[in-house]
Amino acid sequence: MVRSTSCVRPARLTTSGWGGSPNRPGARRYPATMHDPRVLLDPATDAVRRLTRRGFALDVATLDKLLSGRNSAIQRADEARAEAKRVATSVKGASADERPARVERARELKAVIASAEEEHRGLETELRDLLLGIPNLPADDLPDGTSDADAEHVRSWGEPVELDFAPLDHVDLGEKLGILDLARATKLSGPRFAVLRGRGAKLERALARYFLELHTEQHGYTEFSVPTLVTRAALTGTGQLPKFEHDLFRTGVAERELFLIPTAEVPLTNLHAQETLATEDLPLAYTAHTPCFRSEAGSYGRDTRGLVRLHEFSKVELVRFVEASRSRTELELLVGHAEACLQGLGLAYRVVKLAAGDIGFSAEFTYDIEVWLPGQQRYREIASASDFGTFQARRAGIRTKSRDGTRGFAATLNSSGLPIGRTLVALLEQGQQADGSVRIPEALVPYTGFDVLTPA
RNA sequence: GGAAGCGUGGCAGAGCGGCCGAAUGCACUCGCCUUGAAAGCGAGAGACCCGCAAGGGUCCGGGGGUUCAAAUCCCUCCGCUUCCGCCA
Repeated sequence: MVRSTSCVRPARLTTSGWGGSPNRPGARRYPATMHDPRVLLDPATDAVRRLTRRGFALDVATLDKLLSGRNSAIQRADEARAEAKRVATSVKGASADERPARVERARELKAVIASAEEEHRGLETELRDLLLGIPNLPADDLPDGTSDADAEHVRSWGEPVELDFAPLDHVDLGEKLGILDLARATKLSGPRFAVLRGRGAKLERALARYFLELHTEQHGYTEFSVPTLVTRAALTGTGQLPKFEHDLFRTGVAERELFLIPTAEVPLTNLHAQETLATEDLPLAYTAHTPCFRSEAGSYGRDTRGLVRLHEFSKVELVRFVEASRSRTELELLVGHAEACLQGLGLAYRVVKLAAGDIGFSAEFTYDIEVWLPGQQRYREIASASDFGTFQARRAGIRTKSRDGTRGFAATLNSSGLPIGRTLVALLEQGQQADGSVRIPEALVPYTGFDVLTPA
């Protein structure tokens, strides 16, 4: 039962993925589009400079060589095939004398086609591999820099809570309240996992419900329940693969390979992979609450305490499919939807524009939302809202067609809306009272059924 | 996991190895007709790749094979349906 709740009819899906051998030239297939190499090579794009801002050195010479080599191979194959076609149709009407010569010519052409196709296949694969590893071009209006310290302040909301007592961090709070059990989580699964207990577990459920209701009722999102195990093709579409396999948990049963999703962005965005969306149906706004799994390789020693950086956490995600020309306008909407979550809970936060060298592989522009944590006396990232332009749509084959027949690629955007664990951290720390209890925001009470957490 | 069947354009559904990118119906677009609509009549309309263009090429689930020539024959994989088994 796959009847979609979306207004778009699913396109026919091919059964092969990225993983297989390269397809025959011209055959319907997962596209080798990712970046458009012609756009990258166009001096007007200024790709080299823009990619340098994020520390990526674009090899223009190789790209150019592969592209022109591939194109001329395609042309040679096409020409030979065109002649072969003519010769083949002429065989039937040919006289007994002419016939052997024609058949012979057809045989020759067959070999020409085969060699041109083989060359095409090889170059196509090389080109694809090169293109798949090139990140998106950062927008010019992002600040320079490569770390979160280089981010540019955009706006703040709410007052950082000034407590007239020594604030505890969420771990001490959670344990004193009897809602958080990290030691037992370690017993079950090792480091970077968490167990929530009693009102803590209920709080997690309440937050997820609160966010989902907010987005579906107030912001126009359609809720989905999606798989949390996905294919290599799906992850290639959104850009986690092939470069960042070490960040993912991989599973395998017999020959079948599946990955645990690092975010619901992956299944939600790939819902429309290999489909053509009618522009009049855009924007599409999707949300889902899923667990997320991250290996956190390379973050040894960072945020080892508490709920901030776990191998498994739960998150509500927002994804939008929009017309390419509107992506930045839509990003403003999207970041507002994420902010509404925090505003509704009365949690102080600020919005920053990430530096060009600090945004994700697939992004061209990213806002981070940072929430105030009294326990750490600083703002910490709670959500990222990114505009991917057509980067993901090209990789995943998400096309658009307007009423007048114009075709193109969609733009995709996504934001957390929000991660449950980090929200809980902020809730505990900003809501703590001198007596060790924690106030629950009014908006959440209908979902929790209680308005305060008290030490056990 | 075992057995049988099926996979053709937005949908339904034809298709003798060459005249098949593919009949027909529905849906769609544009005209005509109409106060408006329906009906009727006429015309049009797939996707992708190479090319400035003219044009050329590819696509009948994927891949491979036979042949001068494959939607059509063969192999294989995938998916779907039904029956049985196993389970939530």
